Parts: sequence; C-alpha cells; structure tokens
Amino acid sequence: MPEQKHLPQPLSVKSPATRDRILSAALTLFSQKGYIGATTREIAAEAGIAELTLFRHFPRKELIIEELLQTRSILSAVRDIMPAVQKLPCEAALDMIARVFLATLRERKELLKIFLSECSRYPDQIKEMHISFMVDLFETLAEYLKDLQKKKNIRSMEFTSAAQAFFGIFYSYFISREIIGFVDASGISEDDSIRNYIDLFIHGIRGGEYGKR
Amino acid sequence: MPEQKHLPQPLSVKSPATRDRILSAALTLFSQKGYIGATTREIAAEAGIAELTLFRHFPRKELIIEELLQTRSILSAVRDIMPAVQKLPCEAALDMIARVFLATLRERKELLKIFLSECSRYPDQIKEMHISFMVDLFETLAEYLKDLQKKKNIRSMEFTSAAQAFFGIFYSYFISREIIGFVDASGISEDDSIRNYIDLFIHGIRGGEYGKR
DNA sequence: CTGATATGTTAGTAAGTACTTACTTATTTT
DNA sequence: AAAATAAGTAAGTACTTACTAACATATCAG
Repeated sequence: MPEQKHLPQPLSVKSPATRDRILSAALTLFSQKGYIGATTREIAAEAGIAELTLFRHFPRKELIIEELLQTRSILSAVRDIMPAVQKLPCEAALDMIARVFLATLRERKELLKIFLSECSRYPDQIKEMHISFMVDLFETLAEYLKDLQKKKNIRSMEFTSAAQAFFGIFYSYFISREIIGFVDASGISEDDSIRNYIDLFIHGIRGGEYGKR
Repeated sequence: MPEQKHLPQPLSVKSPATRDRILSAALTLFSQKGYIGATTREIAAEAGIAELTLFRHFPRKELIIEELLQTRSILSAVRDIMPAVQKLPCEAALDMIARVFLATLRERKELLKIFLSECSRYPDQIKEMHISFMVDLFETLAEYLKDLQKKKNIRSMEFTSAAQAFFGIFYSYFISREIIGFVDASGISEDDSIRNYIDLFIHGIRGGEYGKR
C-alpha cells in the first residue's frame, strides 16, 4: 500500500487556447439553451475536451458565465467611429452609426440573448455594465446632434430622448429579426429599412415652423 | 392480499380554479427563473397545492408553458382603440396608441420575458403568433398614417417602416426599463419621454420641402 | 347513504447534473 | 533525463428533478 499521495493537481491550470475553446463553446450553448439548460458535459463536448478539463479551468460552472459576461461584453464601437463620422453629411453619418450599431449587436448576438434570458438572475455588476454601455451610446449621439445643431437647421429638443429613439428603432429592428425571427412580409430590404428609419429621424430633428397648432 | 385495484384516478380532472392557480404560479416563476429553472415543486407551492395535483392537471411540465403561451398571449389592444382614436388630433392619437401599447407590454411582461428567453427552443406556432401580432400592429398604425395623409400635411413615405420605427421606440423603451432595469439618470420622466418621442415622430412624418439636398 | 370527483399525503423511481477522486499520458521546460 | 505542466479516462458521489404509485379524505349530487 503505497502511501504516496498523488497531489490533486494544482488549481491554477493555464492554457489560454483551451480556456478560450471552453468559453466559446459555452457562449454558443448558453445562447441556444440558456445557462441552466446547457450542461457542463455538453460544453466540454462542444469544446472537444474532457469534462474534467473544464472543471480544472472553471471550478464552478458559474465562473464560466461570469467570465463570458465580463470579458466578452458589448463595447461601444460607436464611440470609436465618431471622429470619422463628424466629417460626413448627417444622413451618411447617421447611416454609418446605425450600421455600426447593428453590426455590434450582431457580433454579440449570443451574449445578448444570454443577457436577456438571464439578466434578472445575475449580478448587478453586469447589469450596470450594460446600462453604462447604453448611457454612453445615448450620450455619444446626443452630443453629435448638439454639435450638428450649431451647423445645421436642427430644432431645439431633448437630444437624449432623440438618441434613445434612434437606437431604440434599430435595437427593436435587431431583436425582431435576429431573436424573434421576424421576416418582413412587406418585402422591405434591410438597406431600405435603414434608409427609411433614418429619413424619418432626420425629418424628425429638422427645424421648421409649420404645422404648429 | 386484496386484489382490489385502486383505479389510477381518471386523467380528465377539471377544476378551473385550481388549473388557473397553477397557470398563474407558473407564469410568475417561469418569468423569474426561466422554464427549466422553475421546478414543478416550486410551482405547486406557489399555487398552494400539492405537486401531484399539478400533474393531474398537466401530465407533463411542457403542457403548462404551452397552455400559457397559447391562452395568455398578447392580444392587440391597439387595434381595438383605433375607432376611438381616429377622431383625436394626431398628437393625442399617437400618444394614446403609445400608452396602450406600453400598457399591453406591461400587462404581459412576464410572458414577454419567458418568450424572449425561450423563443429559440419553442414551437414555431408560438413564434408565428408573436409575429402575426407584430404585423397586425404595424399594419394598424400604417393604415392610420395613410388615412392621416389624406387630411393633413404628411409626406409620402413607406408607412410600414414608419410604424415599425414608432413601435420600435416604445418597445426598446419598455425593454430597457422593465427588463434590463435601466433608470434614466438624466431625469426625464416617462411622460416626458413619451412626449419627446411622439414629437420627434410627428416632425418625422410631416410634409415639407426644405433641407433638401 | 353511496359513489363519483377533486384534492391531499407520503414515499418512491429513474434519469440527470454539477462536481470529485484516483490515476494515466502526452508535451514542454529545465 | 527529470520534472513540471496540461490534458485524458473512468468511475463515482451527492443531490435534484420530473413524474408515479398507493392510499386517504373532503365535498357534494342523487
């Protein structure tokens, strides 16, 4: 009877590649089946590793989703393009902002689905990140509109509300197409939809006196 | 050894009150913890009945959510108010439509959360109901706008896109407040938000020639 | 009173699930 | 070559969950 104790293997196992495969597999499965619905066995299989390996990287299942929500959260790509966008005519600028926003949502589609499913049962920290992302978005566009007012014929208004409306249109558009699976029977293409929405928005912010009641 | 067989109790048990308590309890818990996360034990406890009673009404857990999604789905309260709304000035009409829409979403908040969480793993039939609800909403408003064009100075445009934008604004507003838990730090009240959105929308659809490029 | 109906109580089963233990095997580093 | 590192295999534990079986009880119509 050998008394030699197999040390239970160190907890700090590091192989970024494997760790990443686990995270990617988890992202896929969580978004498809929800956090509870996706089992550690499935995640390991999807990642092509042994279930035990998963637990060596993430001693508890919870740590996987926490790391996912923290490291792969939505970053405001919109803020980054603002310098380039300032020089464009406003139709083109808003078109660009809308497209970058939609692209960001598409990139993070899985994460967004997880978040929408799980947000009520997950830590405040993550909620706050999401909210501060939104605030940042709104403020970025609101500032742009304020600047625009100095150069163009733009009404005085609550620019924050306008920005919320703008992103709200595209957010709903995204959710209905990509999450609910709505297909527009009226046959309006994505390009046309974007054009129509922006056209509406631009008329909405434009200065003018008539029609007053 | 008595050979007397206790008949395994008939399957068709009917007590609308109990059935309803189960459905209501399930609605609450599914929306809080998700379909998988809410256990039959918890649902029975919430309904104040024995777990077995639950199974006498719904032999499989799945049948509960199916009945919920079918019998308590969103009905377009918007369509019903259109006759009354036609007579109002358009600002008031749109205000009313927005408020009824928001109220509908609030009433069905739990169901909406379940649907958003579970829509990817649930039958097409339910998806289709949701989509046809949306289509109906959009068409209702689009028709109203078309009529409005005959009486007022309204631009020519794709009214379906305009209707999608209108409801999109309020849908996003609802999701961010009620589901994500966003609180507007800028201190704009709900009434003000609605007013601002509608103001923007009305300017957006109003006819006019200037600003043309 | 009788018997059907709707529920309760208690106990259980079979299948999962997160997570562990014990030990092995490659690969890389020293 | 030795040692450390990152992963694998296989079996199992403790617990939970949807769902069932057996029997008791309360209500109420005929």
